Amino acid sequence: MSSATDNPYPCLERIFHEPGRLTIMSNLLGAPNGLTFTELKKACDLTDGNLSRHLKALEKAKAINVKKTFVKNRPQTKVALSNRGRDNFMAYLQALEAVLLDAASKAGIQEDKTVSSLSLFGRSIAEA
Amino acid sequence: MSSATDNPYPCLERIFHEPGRLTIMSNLLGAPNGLTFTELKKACDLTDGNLSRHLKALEKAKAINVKKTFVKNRPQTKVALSNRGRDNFMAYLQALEAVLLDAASKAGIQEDKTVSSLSLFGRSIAEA
DNA sequence: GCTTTTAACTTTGCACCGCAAAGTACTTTC
DNA sequence: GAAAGTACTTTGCGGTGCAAAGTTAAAAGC
Repeated sequence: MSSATDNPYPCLERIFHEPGRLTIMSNLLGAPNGLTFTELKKACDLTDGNLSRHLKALEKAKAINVKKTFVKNRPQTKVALSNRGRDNFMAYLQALEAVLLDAASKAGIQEDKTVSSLSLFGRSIAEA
Repeated sequence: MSSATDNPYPCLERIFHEPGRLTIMSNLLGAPNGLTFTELKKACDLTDGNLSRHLKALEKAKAINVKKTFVKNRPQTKVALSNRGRDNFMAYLQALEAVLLDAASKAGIQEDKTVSSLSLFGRSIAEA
């Protein structure tokens, strides 16, 4: 069997592997009905320009759907995950998890065989 | 109390937030005595040029120590984590974990209250 | 002993990209 | 009707990841 667990590093898709875009995708993951530009801006703590550019990139990658309408005579951009975006992002998160577990094991942090608890990180740093 | 857990996204230090560099740091984490250029190249599956550039970046950031010697009349570059590099990288990993847990919760993946198990990801994706 | 190959890196070139600052097109308020 | 606010988009630029080419020297082949 082969999965993201053997050498997961190359699986970190560039389109998501970016702090700003990670935040955007995570927030969209929690908003099945999508979010407006302004909501996203606040939730992600990004500047207008930054958010705009990231949305363009994500839209080009077909990770999100963007709908522009007018509400009360004002433009409103509504953003939501595409199915493909959701799937790819979940795969990315899986790779991230693998990377983290790999680093943890290399750092000598032993994980319980039955439950892989990543919260071990917090402790080991405080003590080591 | 405030930690990497509230808005961990900006805590993803750029110097580490790069697949190639992540691999390098993880491998060095598991090698207390350091690794040679060639060992790293194989372990990380990077090209010569790539590895060279990443090492330069990491050295400039004082995350690693690089020692150049000659062994059997051939140049040998030995790379090891600096104390600072280790500490910073562990902090980065902590932020990564927080990001992952945030995304997991937004994705509707509930974690056990007593043990935060990230291996939930693997299952939820397979089923959802 | 001269050429070719291999080893161990480094340098170069370029295209992309994140970010801040400036710009646009309205609407609302004063 | 001027100024301020809202909701974005565009521009400029410094930085960077990557591939390809370059470098230096030892080893191998002939």
